[in-house]
Amino acid sequence: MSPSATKSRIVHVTSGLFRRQGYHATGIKQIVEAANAPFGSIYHFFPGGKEEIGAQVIRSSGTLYLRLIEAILDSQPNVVAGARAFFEGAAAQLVATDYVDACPIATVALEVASTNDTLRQATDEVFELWIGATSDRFAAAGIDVARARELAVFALAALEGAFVISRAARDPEAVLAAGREVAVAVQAALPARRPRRPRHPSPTTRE
Amino acid sequence: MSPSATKSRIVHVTSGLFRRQGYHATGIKQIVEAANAPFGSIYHFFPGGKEEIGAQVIRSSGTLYLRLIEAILDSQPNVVAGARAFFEGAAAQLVATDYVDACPIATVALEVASTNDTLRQATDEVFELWIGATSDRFAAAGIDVARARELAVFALAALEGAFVISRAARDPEAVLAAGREVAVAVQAALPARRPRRPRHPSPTTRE
DNA sequence: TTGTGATTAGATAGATCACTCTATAAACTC
DNA sequence: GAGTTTATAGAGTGATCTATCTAATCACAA
Repeated sequence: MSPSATKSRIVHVTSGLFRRQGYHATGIKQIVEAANAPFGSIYHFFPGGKEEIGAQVIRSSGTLYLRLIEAILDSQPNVVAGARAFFEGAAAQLVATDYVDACPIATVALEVASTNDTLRQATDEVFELWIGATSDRFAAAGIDVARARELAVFALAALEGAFVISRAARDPEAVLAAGREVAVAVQAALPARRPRRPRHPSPTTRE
Repeated sequence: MSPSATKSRIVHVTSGLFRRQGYHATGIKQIVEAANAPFGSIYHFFPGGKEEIGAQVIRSSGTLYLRLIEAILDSQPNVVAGARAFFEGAAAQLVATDYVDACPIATVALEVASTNDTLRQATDEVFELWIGATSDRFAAAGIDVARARELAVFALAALEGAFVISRAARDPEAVLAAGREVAVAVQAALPARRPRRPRHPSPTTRE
C-alpha cells in the first residue's frame, strides 16, 4: 500500500499554504482546490480533520527541511563554511521567492504554541530534529557536545528570527547579518588547529 | 478629546490575544467579550474593521515594548550587561507566563508577511523601531554605527527566533543560549578599553 | 430644555468555516 | 465475475466569521 498520490499531494500543497499564510488562514476548501483533490478525500485520508493534516504537514516539512540542512552542511569543507552557505542560500531563496520561502513551520509554530498542544509538540519535534542534525555536525568538527548543542540551538534561533525580520522588511539584511554572527560563533568554538609553532604548547593537548 | 477608555481597552486586550494566538485565530466577537466592550463600538472606533484594529495593536505593542527595551538596556552599567539582562528577563517572563509572553507581534508578523501589506508594513516599522533604539545604544557605547546596526539586527533576530523555539519546546534554553551568544558578540564589538600595557601600541588609536 | 455628536446596543446579513453524510465509482481479491 | 476495500463526489449542516444597519442612549453645550 504505497502512499496515495492524492494524499501526498494534499500534504505537499498544504505545506506551501502553511508556509505562506499559516494554519488558521488556510481553509480546507482552499486545500482541496490547490491540491486538485476531491473534498471527500480529505476526510478519507485524514479522519482527524484539519489538525491531523497539520500534524502530518509539520512532520513532513520537518524531514524535508532536515535533508536540506544536511545536504548544505555536508557539501561544505567545514562547519563554518556550512553555516555561511546555509544562511546565504536562505537569503537568496527569500529574495527569489518574494519573501515567501522561509521556515516551513515557524508561522504555525507560533500560532499553535499556546493553543494546540498536539501541533505544538509536532513543531517541537521538528525543531529538535534540526538541532540534533546540526549539533551532530558541530560535534563531529571537534566541538564539545554540550557546546555543540548550544551552538546549534543558537544557530536555529538566529535563522528563525532573521526570517521573521527579513520577511517583514522584505530585505535579506537580517538573514545575512545573522549568518555572519553564527559563522563567527561557530569558528570561535572550533578547537585550535595544530598551530605550526605553538606559542604556548599545552601538555594536555598532546594525547 | 482624550482617547476613549473603551477604545484603549480594545487595543490592549487584542494585543494580548494576538500575542497568544495570532491574528487569524482572534475573532471580533472574542475581542468584544474579552474587552467587555459593546459590539457596536468596535466599528465606531475602528471603521476599518479588523485590519485597522490589527494595525493599531501592532503599533501600540511596538511602542510599549520599545519602552521595555530602553528601560532594561538603560538600567544596566553597559550594553553587554544590558543584552544579558534583557534575554534573561525574557526567559524568566516566558517561564512565569507559561510560555505566552514572548514577542507581542511576531506571530502576526509571520501571518501577514505575504498576505497583507498594510499589516506587514506595520510590523516592519515596529521592528525598525526596536532595532534603532538598540543600535543607538550600541553606537553610544563606542561601536561603529554600521556595525551597531548589524549587531542590533542580529540581536533582535536571535531573540525572535529563540522565542519561537522556546515556546515550541516550553523550555527557556533557546532564549538563554541566544542571550549568551549575543552578549559575546556585543562584547567583542566594543572598542578596546585603554589596556594598561598595550602589547601592540597602534599609532592610529592615539588621537 | 433642547440640540448635537459620541457611544452603545444588538439584530441581522451574507459569506465561509470545519465537518458529516450518503451515494457512487474505481481498484483489487478471490 | 462476485465481493470487498478504497477512493471519489458533493450536497448539506450548524456554527462562526466579519461587517452592516437602525435605533436607543449617553454626555454635554447652548
